[in-house]
Order: sequence, then C-alpha cells, then structure tokens
Amino acid sequence: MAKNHDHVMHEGEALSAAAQTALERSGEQWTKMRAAVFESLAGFDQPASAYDIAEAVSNAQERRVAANSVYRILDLFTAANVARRVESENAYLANRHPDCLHDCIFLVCDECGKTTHLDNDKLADGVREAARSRGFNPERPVIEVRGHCEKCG
Amino acid sequence: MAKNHDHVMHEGEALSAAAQTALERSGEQWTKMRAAVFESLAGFDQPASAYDIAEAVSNAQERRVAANSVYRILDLFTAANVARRVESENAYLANRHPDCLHDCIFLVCDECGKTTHLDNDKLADGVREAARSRGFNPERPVIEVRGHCEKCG
DNA sequence: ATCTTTCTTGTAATATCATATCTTGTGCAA
DNA sequence: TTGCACAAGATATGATATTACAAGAAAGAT
Repeated sequence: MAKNHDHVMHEGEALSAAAQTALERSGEQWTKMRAAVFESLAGFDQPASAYDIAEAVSNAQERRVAANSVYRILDLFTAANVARRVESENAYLANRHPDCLHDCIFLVCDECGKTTHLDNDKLADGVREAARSRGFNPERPVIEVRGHCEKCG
Repeated sequence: MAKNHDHVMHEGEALSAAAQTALERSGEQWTKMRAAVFESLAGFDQPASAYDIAEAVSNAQERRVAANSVYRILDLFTAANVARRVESENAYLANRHPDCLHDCIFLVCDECGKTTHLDNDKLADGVREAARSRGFNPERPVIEVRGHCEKCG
C-alpha cells in the first residue's frame, strides 16, 4: 500500500493501462473519450457522480460533454470491473485492481464522504451463500457500510 | 409464515399497530397521514418508491399528496425502523418486524423485482466488525444482493 | 377560552440522477 | 464509393430527492 510512494504519477498511468487492458479484454475499445472519463474518475478521491465526471471532462477538454455519454461509458466500466458503483451514494469509483474479481465492501463516511474500499471474500461468500440458501441466485452483492470514518468519529 | 392464513386482514392491522407503537416509542406521532403512508407502503409487495406511495395515497384519498410529504414520513419511518430503504432500488419496504433490530439483507430479483428480506446477524456482525477493524465506525450496513429469484432462475 | 408554541403538512420550486431517441461521425471492409 | 458497425453528440424527458416557506392542527400555558 505504502510502497512506491514516490511514483504516484506512474501509479496513475499504470492504473489507466490496467483499466485499458481490462476493458479490452471484455471486448470493448479504449477510446479517447473512455480514457478521459477514466482519468477523471480516477482523479476523484471520493465517489463521483456521472455529472461530476461530465463536468470534469468538460473542463479538461473545454467543450461540453453530456452526462448520457458518461453514463454509457460508466456502464461499460462497471461491466468490465474497471469502475464500481456505490449504490448508497449514486456514484462511482475507479477500481484500483481491475484484475481481481471481488465482491467488495465500501465504507462510506456520512460526514465527510470519504469512501474506503475493502475486500473480504469470506464475508462476501457468506452473503452469496445466504442468498443461495433461500433459492436465490446471487449475481451482484452490494455490501456497503454507512457510518463515520476514523477522522470524523 | 403460513399460520393465520385466514387472518390476513388482522395481520395488516397488527402490522400497523406495531408500526404505530414503534414510531411512538421513537417520540413521533402516529398521524392520519403517517398511517395512510404506512398502509400504502405495506400494501406493496415489492419495494415502493416515494412517488409510488404518493400516487397510491393520492388515489386513496382523492387529493394530491406531494412526494416531499411522503419523503418526510419515510425518513421518520426508517429512523424508527418501521420501514427500510432498499438502496439499490431507491425504494422502500415496510418492516414486518419493527421490534427486532436487525441489519437486514435484501435479495432483489433483477428480472421481476421481487425482493425478499433476510436476517442473518452473524453475517451482518461480520460486516460491522470488518468495518471496525479498519477504524471505521459502522452505523448502517447496507447488504443487498442483486440476482435472480428462484422463479426467474 | 384564548394565546402561544411546536409539530405537521401543503405548496412550489429546484436540484440531482438516469434513460430514450435520433443524429452525426468514424473506421473498416466489400 | 458504398455500406456496415460502433461510438459519441444533442436533445428531450423521466425519475428520484431536497429545500424554503406558508398554512394548519394539536398541546400546553395563562
């Protein structure tokens, strides 16, 4: 986690490269627009709404980018595990590990909005299994925790 | 579950009574409007949006009930554990057991919308504990599973 | 009984999130 | 060149959620 502390920019580039690989593996193209949306999304340190991203890309490119274009791309991203949707926030996060396929857990601070990501396959599998035990076929577990982060108490 | 099959109406009344008790215990009044919203909510067998409820109450009372009034009341209901919000649906369900304080799990069918409720304290506690282990103070876990119900495969 | 305070609801406007449809652009191949 | 498939733009609209303020109803004090 703390390693490569002096290669932050490379982390960004490596992240985009990983995203590109993952998106292409799912049969989609890595266009300029998609790269721009990903860059923007990855630039937020909190979940970003489609409109946040549309605005950011609009500013970066000095032209109006409409929200529906962003939604389209975010849908591709989530399908390809390149981005994640935080349901309780109606917002999106870049997935820092697009290669690992986890049901992830988000901890969302109600005060400052800080959202941290957490993988715990044992818990997630437990949730899936509980669903199955009720005859339900689980496809996408949504596990989020609203509360307060360390800083906000 | 199958018991009292010939007392369906009483179940409804008993449910309202329990909701009233729970709401009053949390220091709120059980007004006609709140009763109407609860009745309406409990009448849906799938998660209902605030607008669904506004429409249903409007029809029942032959007057226009605005969504924001419904939102206000739903906020009270969720705070008092009388209703639950399904985050991944932007919709609400009546809580059939307002007395039991569980972090509950919803299984939502992507096909037919059927949503079933499930309590599993062990899992929920695991989620809370995982949050705590990251220095996060968990207040409201959101555990939902999107997928397909038995009927829809 | 009336006044005052507090709580509840109504009304309207607006903000935010999401999708639908139709058009335009672009790369590629027949 | 034409036709095709995919991506993106433009516009409109639908769906969800919040805010501000006014009007009404209920509870308690005088």
